[in-house]
Amino acid sequence: MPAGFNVDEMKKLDDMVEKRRRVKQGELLFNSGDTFTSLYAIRTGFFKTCVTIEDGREQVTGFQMAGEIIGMDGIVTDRHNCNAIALEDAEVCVMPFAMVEDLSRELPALQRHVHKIMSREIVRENSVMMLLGNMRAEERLAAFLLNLLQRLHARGLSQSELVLRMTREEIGSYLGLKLETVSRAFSKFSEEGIIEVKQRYVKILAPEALKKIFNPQTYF
Amino acid sequence: MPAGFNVDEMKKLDDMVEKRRRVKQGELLFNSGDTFTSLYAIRTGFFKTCVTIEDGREQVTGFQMAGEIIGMDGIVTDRHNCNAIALEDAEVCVMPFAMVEDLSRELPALQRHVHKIMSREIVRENSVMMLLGNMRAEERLAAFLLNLLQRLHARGLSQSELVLRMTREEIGSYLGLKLETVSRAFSKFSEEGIIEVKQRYVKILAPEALKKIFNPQTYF
DNA sequence: ATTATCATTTGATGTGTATCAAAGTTATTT
DNA sequence: AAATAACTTTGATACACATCAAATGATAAT
Repeated sequence: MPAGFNVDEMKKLDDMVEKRRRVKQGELLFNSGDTFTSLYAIRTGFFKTCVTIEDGREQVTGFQMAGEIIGMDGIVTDRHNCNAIALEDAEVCVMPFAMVEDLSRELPALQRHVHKIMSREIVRENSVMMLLGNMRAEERLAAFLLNLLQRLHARGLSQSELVLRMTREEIGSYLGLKLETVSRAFSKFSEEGIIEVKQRYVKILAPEALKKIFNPQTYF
Repeated sequence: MPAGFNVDEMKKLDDMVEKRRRVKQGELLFNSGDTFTSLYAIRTGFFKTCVTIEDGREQVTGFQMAGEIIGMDGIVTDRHNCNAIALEDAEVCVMPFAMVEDLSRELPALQRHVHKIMSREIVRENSVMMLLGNMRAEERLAAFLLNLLQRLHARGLSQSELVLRMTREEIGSYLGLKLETVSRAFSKFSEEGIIEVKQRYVKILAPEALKKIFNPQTYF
């Protein structure tokens, strides 16, 4: 949440996010088609969002962690346009969107914050489009790992190791790859001494090498 | 722009979009890195937005036509995060974002409208991710054509013919394909009698066949 | 503890699209 | 009108990733 509010304003913000909701691993926070009422601020846990088409194909559109906001896909049609599934036991703050809008009109800093969050999501999706449209498997995985590390690091965790919350298949779905290809890319990085992998645990041995794969030309 | 405003409110909205800007074909409306100040409502013309990486790779992230809003990528960092280029001579309304925010606080209907526009963009990008991650070349092209047709039809134009404003290469960049692949898919559709193509002119002979390609399972 | 289930790895082979190349077409410039 | 540049089409070949398959390793259930 943004800074720079007085006591009275903080009170209103507090009231807005009063309600909590627990979501167990594997459970849905919301489903595509559900009536949209609220945005959700993740307090703890880890989510994936995904869209599906009728023939069963699924595209993971994002992975979200503590401190991030989900649900903005629902604003345009008053119904959710993707599914949000907890990848580990999670707790979210429920923020009724009508209240967010009301309060935004009173508090320019909140208004600005909401706009930035939505804009950030648009920009993030732009880079995923670049990734899906232009990058090769190993570049995609390197970009993915670096992004996760950066976000975890911003939360005070190590920038050299992480525990993946998702399966190879889910990573593949996000990256537009099959799970076998993801597995092979992990193995390749491991053979080259760039990372150490033991199932979901990943240790980064050579972050520079990862960055070089992600962005080859800056090193030529 | 949204409906349901009184005379006084309409006046304020009018003032907000007072300034116009002409952009000639091939010119930039804004560039990645430019300071963000305004959203732009396209009055006439046709744009593409794209992101680039240092080694020259480019990803077209969208095509925008009259009535659509661009520039929301700039809100999060106060700098634009993509390029917007006119594909034909265009005119836009400049909407200083500070004014949009000010007025949004007064006019809930405008506030809601802004939120919906941003949410719509998020949802659109979700479907592009599905397209890039899961669909084959012909499905992508069918989806692309159907989407263009639907948007043109909503503007009172034919739903059975269109003139493309972009090159095969730009279509390919948007769809994560090379221009040759796009060309071959056009030729294939043409051979099958689904469309008639003469350069940028496209006539849809069998819309149902296109929908079937885009979404095979609903017809089995 | 044992079985069953699910996730991951690795190998062999197939395929859709990229790449390379050249010709044809349209638009622009002089 | 001719020349040039830009765009498009089509063919031949290459390659990255998908698919199919089987083994291994982890996790959950009985």
